[in-house]
Amino acid sequence: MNLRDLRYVLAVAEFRHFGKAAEASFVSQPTLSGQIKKMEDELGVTIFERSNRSVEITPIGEQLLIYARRVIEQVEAMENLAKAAQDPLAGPLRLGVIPTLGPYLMPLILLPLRKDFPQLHLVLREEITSLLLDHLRRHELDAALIATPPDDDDLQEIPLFDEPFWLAHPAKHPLYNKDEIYEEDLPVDQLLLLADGHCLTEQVMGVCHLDQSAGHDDLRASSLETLMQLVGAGFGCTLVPALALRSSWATDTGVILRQVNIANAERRVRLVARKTFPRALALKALARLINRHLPNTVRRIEI
Amino acid sequence: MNLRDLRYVLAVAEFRHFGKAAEASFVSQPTLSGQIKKMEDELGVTIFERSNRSVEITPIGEQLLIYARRVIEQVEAMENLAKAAQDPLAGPLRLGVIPTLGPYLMPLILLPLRKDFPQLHLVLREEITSLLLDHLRRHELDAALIATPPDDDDLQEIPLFDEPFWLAHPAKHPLYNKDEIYEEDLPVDQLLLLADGHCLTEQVMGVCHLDQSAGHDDLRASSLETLMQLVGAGFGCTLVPALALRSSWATDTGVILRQVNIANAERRVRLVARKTFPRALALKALARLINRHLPNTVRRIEI
DNA sequence: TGACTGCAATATGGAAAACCTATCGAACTG
DNA sequence: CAGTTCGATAGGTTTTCCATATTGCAGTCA
Repeated sequence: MNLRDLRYVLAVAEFRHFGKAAEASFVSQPTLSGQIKKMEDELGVTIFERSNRSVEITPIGEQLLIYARRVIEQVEAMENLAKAAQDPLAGPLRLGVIPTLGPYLMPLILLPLRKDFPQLHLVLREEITSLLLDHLRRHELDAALIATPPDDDDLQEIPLFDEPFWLAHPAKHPLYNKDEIYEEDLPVDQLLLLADGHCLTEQVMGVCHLDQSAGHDDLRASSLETLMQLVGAGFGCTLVPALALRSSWATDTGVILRQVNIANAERRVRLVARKTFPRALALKALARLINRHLPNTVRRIEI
Repeated sequence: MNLRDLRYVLAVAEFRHFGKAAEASFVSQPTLSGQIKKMEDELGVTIFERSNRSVEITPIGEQLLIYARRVIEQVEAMENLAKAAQDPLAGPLRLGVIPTLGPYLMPLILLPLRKDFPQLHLVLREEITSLLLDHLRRHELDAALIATPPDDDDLQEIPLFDEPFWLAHPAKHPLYNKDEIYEEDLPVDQLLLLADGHCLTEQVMGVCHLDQSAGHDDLRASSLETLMQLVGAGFGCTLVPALALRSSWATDTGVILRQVNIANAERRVRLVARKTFPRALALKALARLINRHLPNTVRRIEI
């Protein structure tokens, strides 16, 4: 059996006339006659009782028509659904973000996204890089915003921007008197860090030439917010990604935020997804939109 | 789109493996791959996200699969329905019968019919010949038992038997003393008839060489039963089809029933149907069954 | 590191199907 | 009785579908 045949049968049932049904189906009458006959032979029943001047539907034909109509109905619904989903921008996009980026980047783009691509619905998830990559590989996420190279042949990346690290130190700190901060000025022994697993932790340690194994596990914050509270309370210094900077930190907690004169004191943020992910256009649109709404504290990478 | 393609999609969804899905669908892997790809192109969406070592269903694919499953389900139900209806003996057969035959023939065959063809369900309708033929032509009946040639190129007939007419006269009647009844003995002027429209009326008039127009509309019965009551009450005589004979008439109403020695004092009963009626086997089965269960008062026509 | 394996995609040629035009045969129409 | 209508049939062409062979990629094992 064949969907085409079902449509032919419905046409004949509608017109009760092979010629008109053929015309409405955009085929010749012999073609339609042949297909109807073929289908009747396959099913082993007569659907239409036809003579030279009349076409009548048999009782069993009437019953079969009910099914045929349902089938065609379902198929059309299916095609409509596909058509509605053709736009890669339409539908939910499951996006993961690292915790040191999400709370600061997403507020910048959610409103513009709703304005420019109202049909693209982000489903957000905040987790550390390794978990995000796992979810990507398991098709539990469609894309992720991370700050390290994905390092997986199955994944692709769209570089978005380079985000400099700023130095955060307590108001009463010797560095307060320095105009410019260079690499050797970094107070490595007073460095406060996030918990392990956050890419920021490794990156800050890298900038400070600290070894992974070299302790520094006495005081670990679980979020940037906590970390800043610690700095404000005078427990030490840290490096903060530019997007996380907020003037309220200075006023509320007395933290001083400073640009630094250190090459590579930055991280590259990228959008990653499986190479096989079919909605490449959605990724591109998202990447461009993020790029357009970045503040000048970061350096955009043109797409 | 194509039902075959839908089955391919379902197979891939089940196995998450093109090779295995192809094997289960009894086609080669390239064939299946090609059809899936063709369908994805047609629908404009990706159903499977596939790499060298994994096949995953996209969210939109998952939605489409729901429809695909429903469609295949419906099609299979349709095929099952057709298969169940393949037997021409199965299902209702709408049968019309003339009133001078139905009440006497049907009791003879209904039980044997249920025994031999339990799946063949007769839907009976009793009407005069002209109405039965109209219903046949309008596909409101499938077949009819009548006693005149259908005289319609669209109809076919299966002759069943010749049914002699018997003479019915009141007990106290001059003919009582005659051993044999010949044509010239018929009491034409005392003849009682059924209403117009009954084929029996014309046939009896024919046997008696009475003109259609020649009156005889003073006393008309609406059924054979009434007619016999009239005969029993001494209003006149009539000719009765052999199957209608019942011993109770003699005992209850005092009617005398006599064979007659008249050529053509009989009617041919046949099963008629549209030439295009597809369940020819059902007709043949019914005809043979009727034939097998006739009493010896009629002359069977071997089929 | 190099042969081997597993998997989907691609290339190419052959078979089946669907389709077309032309025509037939039957029956109705003027 | 010619003309028309309608479904069925005949014969040939095109499209679609399918199979075998091959490619390309990524693991796996020796």
